[in-house]
Amino acid sequence: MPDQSWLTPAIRRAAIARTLTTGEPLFRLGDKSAGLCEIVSGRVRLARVDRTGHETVLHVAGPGETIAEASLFSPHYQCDAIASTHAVVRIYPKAAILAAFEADRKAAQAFTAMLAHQVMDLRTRVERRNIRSARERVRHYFALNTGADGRTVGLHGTLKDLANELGLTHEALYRTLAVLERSGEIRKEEGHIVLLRAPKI
Amino acid sequence: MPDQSWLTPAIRRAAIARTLTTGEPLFRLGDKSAGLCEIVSGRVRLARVDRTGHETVLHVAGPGETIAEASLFSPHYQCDAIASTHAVVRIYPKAAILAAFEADRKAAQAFTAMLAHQVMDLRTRVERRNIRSARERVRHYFALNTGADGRTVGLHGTLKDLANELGLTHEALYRTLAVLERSGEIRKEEGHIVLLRAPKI
DNA sequence: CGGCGTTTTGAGAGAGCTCAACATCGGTGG
DNA sequence: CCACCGATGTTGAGCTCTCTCAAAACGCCG
Repeated sequence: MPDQSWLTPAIRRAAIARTLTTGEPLFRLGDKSAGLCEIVSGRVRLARVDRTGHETVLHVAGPGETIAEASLFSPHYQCDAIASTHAVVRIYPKAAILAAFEADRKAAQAFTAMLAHQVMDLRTRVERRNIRSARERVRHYFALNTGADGRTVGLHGTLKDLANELGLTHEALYRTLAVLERSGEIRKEEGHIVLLRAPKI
Repeated sequence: MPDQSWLTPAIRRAAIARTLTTGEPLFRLGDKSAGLCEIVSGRVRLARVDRTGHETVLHVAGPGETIAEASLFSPHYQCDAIASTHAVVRIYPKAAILAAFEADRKAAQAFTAMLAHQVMDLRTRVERRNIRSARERVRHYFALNTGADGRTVGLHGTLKDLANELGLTHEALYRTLAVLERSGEIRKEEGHIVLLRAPKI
């Protein structure tokens, strides 16, 4: 889904595939930054370890996500990246990316635009998490994820995935959807949900 | 706090100050994008209105934040921006920014780097919100916001602001801090908090 | 058919929210 | 100088909603 027009053929050609076993580090805090990384499969967590040895997770990245974008402009990685599952990643070397951006203004601009969109998307997620009520949180998601008709919400992945995205347990999500469906606000269909009418607040 | 080295003198000179009264729109979905915007004081909310007339808030921006970064690369704004309070903003015209980035590669790179850092910061906030327990959420924040000594957490703004940032009510935060202090894990001092020892899980 | 993951419903407990009261502090104006 | 006001900080008590744990139905695939 994210715009990948910044990923020029030259960068793609320079990509390095790497396989990680569970627990294997991709890079460590302070390592010389090799470039940014796209998760192909599995999960990779970004974390920091404080002086007491406790690990604090910054983010868990899944398939399709890119991590360590900031390392393009920094000589070292700013946190640890460790495979949480068996994982396959593609590393796009810093030199290749910076050279491509130097040569192709449009690509560099597309990269910046992609980051700007991600910022907006993430701000929206944070805003959604500010909503306490499960029902309102689900409505917030639906309202912002309708297709062109403004009434259909596509479901990519399972409902468990959606529950995770919304910060709810899957049980809570099932119950909420059941309530909304019983009240006639939505209808569940194969692979998508149809918004039937405005909520009665 | 955010790196503003992308804000070159030329861009600064081109800035347009604007004052908004509560409820006044800064821009609307579909408007021709004038440029990006920095909030000087007050609050501006970004929102979309669906066909039923219901407004869905994407983000509430406060002093120091910039909004509409994505509009630099799009001919139109992608949502509404409306003052939630009396507000003062600075608009940096798109043309001035793009010209500055064209002339000064370093500035363009600094802008991209700033966005990359914001992405990481926002991902971390989302990750924090995945933690249900108030105590663990507070610990997560502390662990990632210590100063150079690794034991001091500066408090910018009020505790209510912090509670909001953490997605807790201020009462819940007060209680949690009180518990942590009683257990000897932290000490509250003027304008900052000192981490005394590792949590006993 | 059997096993695994998703979906679904039930019952109970606990954590945080809500409402309420009060203390504290800084500013403002009479 | 003091009374007043608003915002922050603090603690209490009760309640609601979601989480947790459990169990079962369902669908898919080998």
